[in-house]
Amino acid sequence: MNEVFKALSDPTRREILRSLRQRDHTAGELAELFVISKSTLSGHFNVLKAADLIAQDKRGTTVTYRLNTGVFEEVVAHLFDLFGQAAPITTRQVTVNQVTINQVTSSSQAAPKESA
Amino acid sequence: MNEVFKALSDPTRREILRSLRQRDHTAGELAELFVISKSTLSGHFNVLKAADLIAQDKRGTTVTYRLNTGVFEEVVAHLFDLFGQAAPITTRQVTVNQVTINQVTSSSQAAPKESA
DNA sequence: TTGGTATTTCGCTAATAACCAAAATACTAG
DNA sequence: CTAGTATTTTGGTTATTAGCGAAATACCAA
Repeated sequence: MNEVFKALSDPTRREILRSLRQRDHTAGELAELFVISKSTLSGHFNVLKAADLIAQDKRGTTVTYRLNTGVFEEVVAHLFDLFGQAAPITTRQVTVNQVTINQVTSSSQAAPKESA
Repeated sequence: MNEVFKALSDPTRREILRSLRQRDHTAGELAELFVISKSTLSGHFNVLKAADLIAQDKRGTTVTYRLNTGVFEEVVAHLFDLFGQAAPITTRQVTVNQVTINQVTSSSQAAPKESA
């Protein structure tokens, strides 16, 4: 999850995700949407791939990238972990725009020193 | 919103938020939960404050920090922007664990070149 | 005013990250 | 096989950032 938040910290990478949300793009198509170099973009793709936010398909020399929406639920759940109201342990399933989010809140947390 | 994602990119800062979710803490109390120096922690507080993720109250020489849950909705909304299913413009209000989220999805997006 | 406590600021270091141009790799049509 | 295209990797630069110790600031009891 640290990789995900790290990947989301960069505005260019968020724009890449926003573009892929519309539809899959080849590396070249994405390159046309941005003013930065292709080599830099390639580096961004690697970060997003490492965070499992995107996936790639190769066909000949063409690489197509697509959004991996599956991580979305995890991110939201993690945000609940950071911001959610303290409450007794409870599980609530919520459907939002055809996406199902499993929300888990807990009143007990590990000591922060144990992480990072 | 860029400040928010940048603030969330660091694991120590996420732990700070997680601690503040339990209850407000003074700077000293937070310092006891982490192994890093107080000066570094102070720097982290500044990042979180700049992102509006936390607020502070002074009483004498003691500073108390508390979580600003108001930003949560914005972050989730922004995540929908990045990951939400493409759909016609629609507004849907969803209540999740006493938190109301206004979800806005749009089928038209600005060209990424215009941002960052 | 002094001394003590709580906290932040400052100046520095080392690591990381975004950016670039050039080189390399991968693929394919002719 | 060669030439061209699509994309990534490499090596370098510059800026940013997390961490530290020391100094400074803010506050208050004695």
